[in-house]
Amino acid sequence: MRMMTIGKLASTTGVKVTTIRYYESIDLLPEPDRSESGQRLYDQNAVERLAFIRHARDLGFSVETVRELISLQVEPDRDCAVVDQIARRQLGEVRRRLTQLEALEAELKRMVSACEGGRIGTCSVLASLGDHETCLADDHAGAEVFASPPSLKA
Amino acid sequence: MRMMTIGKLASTTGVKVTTIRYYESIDLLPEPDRSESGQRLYDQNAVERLAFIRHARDLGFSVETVRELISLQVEPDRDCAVVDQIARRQLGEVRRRLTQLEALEAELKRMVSACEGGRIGTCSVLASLGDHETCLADDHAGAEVFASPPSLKA
DNA sequence: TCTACAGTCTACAGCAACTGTAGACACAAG
DNA sequence: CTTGTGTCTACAGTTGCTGTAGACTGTAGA
Repeated sequence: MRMMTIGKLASTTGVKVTTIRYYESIDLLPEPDRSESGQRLYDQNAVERLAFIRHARDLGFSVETVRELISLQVEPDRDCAVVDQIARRQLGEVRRRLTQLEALEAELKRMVSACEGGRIGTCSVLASLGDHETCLADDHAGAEVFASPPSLKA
Repeated sequence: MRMMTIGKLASTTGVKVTTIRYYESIDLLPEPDRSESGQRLYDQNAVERLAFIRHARDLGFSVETVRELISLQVEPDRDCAVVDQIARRQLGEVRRRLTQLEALEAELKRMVSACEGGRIGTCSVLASLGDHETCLADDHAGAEVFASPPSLKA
């Protein structure tokens, strides 16, 4: 097996060079070998590990959860249930977000279709944003749909 | 109208005290009056403005977009189309995220249902995470579903 | 061989949108 | 008068990266 530079690893996996170095800095990737001049050199193992990480991140698993999944891989004799549980939790999280986003979509759709192109003074979009009757009624359910990463550390 | 402290404003609007001070620090909320001892005092205007901000944030509008919407409110004679356009862009963004989350849900569902409770060494969840054939094929479409806030600055 | 130019290195600052901390002062109830 | 909660400022920390500066390395064409 021949070694590749960080740039080659980046183009192979679709993970940016800076992100690869970041993953190394937080110990998600092990320190690779270096060439004589000090450049990082990666083998096929690194490609697979990085693909695993990227795939898990794409699925919304937090970095801490990915770390956990990796550590589990090292003990292949342990019970699979813990992995299944992590995946189920993630699925629950995704469904929760889906529900919230669907509610947002409905409200935005309503807002947009209500706009009839008048002056801002009478704009129904701004009016519905300012309508804190509907807003204060719920208990902040819509928050964090975009902003925060999934927190599935436990 | 009587004035309320920051704690009262927080409980009224469901926005945390620290977040209210943060909004003031980034000029999303104006500096309020102060009591003799220096405590912030808010009136009904502040309640409405904060409700507007929270509602817009809940709908996924970025802080910069909220700032823009507020500045538009000050000029009620301008054309409503710009507000409509912001709302439509946000709707598009929400729909894009919905599509991605639905794909994630499908994959996680598939992973979870494939798990049959064996040992980690043969766990299908970890196997499908490590499967970079399916992972490297697409062009990273699934990323940023959770992580990043909507960027609708323009 | 010289010269571009792209790639890589480290170290650190910055991003969004908050949240948490420390240490001091304010205020209301018992 | 004490106790406990609320508020103040200022600043560091959070997540998951991204961008920058300034130096070095590797490679391809003239």
